[in-house]
Amino acid sequence: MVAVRRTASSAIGPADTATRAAKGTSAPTSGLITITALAQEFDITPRAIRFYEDVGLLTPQRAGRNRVYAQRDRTRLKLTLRGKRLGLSLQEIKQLVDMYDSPSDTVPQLQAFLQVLSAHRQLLEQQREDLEVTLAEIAQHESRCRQLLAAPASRKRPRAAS
Amino acid sequence: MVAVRRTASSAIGPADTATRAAKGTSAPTSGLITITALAQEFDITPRAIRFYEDVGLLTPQRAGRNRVYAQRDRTRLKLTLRGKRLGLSLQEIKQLVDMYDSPSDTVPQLQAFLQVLSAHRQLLEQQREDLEVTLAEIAQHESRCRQLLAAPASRKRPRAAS
DNA sequence: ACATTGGTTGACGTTTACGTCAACGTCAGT
DNA sequence: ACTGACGTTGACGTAAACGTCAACCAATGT
Repeated sequence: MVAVRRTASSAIGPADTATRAAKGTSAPTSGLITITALAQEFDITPRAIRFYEDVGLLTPQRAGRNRVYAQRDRTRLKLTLRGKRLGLSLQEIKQLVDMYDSPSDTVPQLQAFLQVLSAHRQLLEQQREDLEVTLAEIAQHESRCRQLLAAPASRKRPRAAS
Repeated sequence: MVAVRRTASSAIGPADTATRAAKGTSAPTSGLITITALAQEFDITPRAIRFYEDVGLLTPQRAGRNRVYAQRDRTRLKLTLRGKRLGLSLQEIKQLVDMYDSPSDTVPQLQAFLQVLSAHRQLLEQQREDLEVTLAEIAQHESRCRQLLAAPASRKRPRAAS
């Protein structure tokens, strides 16, 4: 079963699902994995993952002392890394991700929510603009380059173009 | 918003066009401006501009001790800031920008050039992918939010409906 | 003559996002 | 009992990208 919350509530048994996961012993139905496994899965270091936890981006369960990561953490980590690729700070990412999976039902909450979303959207749209322009420029330079390379041995000559 | 102090220029000693530009005295044909002017134009601090110079992104002329910026610098600064908005490091930006206005005519140069361009392009395309996905998600959340707000006060505050 | 208004060069401080130890715990296998 | 392999918590180090002084210079308004 996927309902992990209940089982974890009891104290640290000698070997429960989480502990097995922490050892690598296969716990088929649960996606619980250790920190290094998660790190490998996303090609980052355990240190980074712990750091994301410090920031509040991840809140893994524990099997005794050891962290164990479930699907929720994987998802949040995925969002985190995507945010990073977009150049967002971890704080900004946390803002977004926290909102993503918190229900937030009060009116002021929803309004604040919309504020943040709008701000990020504007930022990202600006970024998309920049992106298109830059990609266009790069394409232009690439074609110019290839043209120069394709040209006959006009080594020091400025250009043989018509 | 800023009162531009425009002092009537009289004779200038050993000073030349650049010096005039450094003073704010208009030098009509040249777009030479001081560091603070450039800073204001791009809404950044002089410190940042000097830092970009340290990195090699800008190489302004001098009027005596003072830096004076021409169109070339403006262009490079513009590219720099765009690169920053895309999350590129100053080193990466320098790579690109340097190539942009260096003719580079030898074959190995051109090939290296293409390498760098291709790498950046892939990175930016990945970013565009991330961007689209994130924007879609944000739009989704926004509409969900608005839907909740538009709905009658169903949850938190059961109020007498008018 | 003198204060004011920019600009200049250090030099050190700060924030973000980790990297890199060190010292320790702990379970599995020999 | 001992040895790794893996995990944990500090604590400190680091690179990037500036911010923030301090001390100094130089042309200008009064």
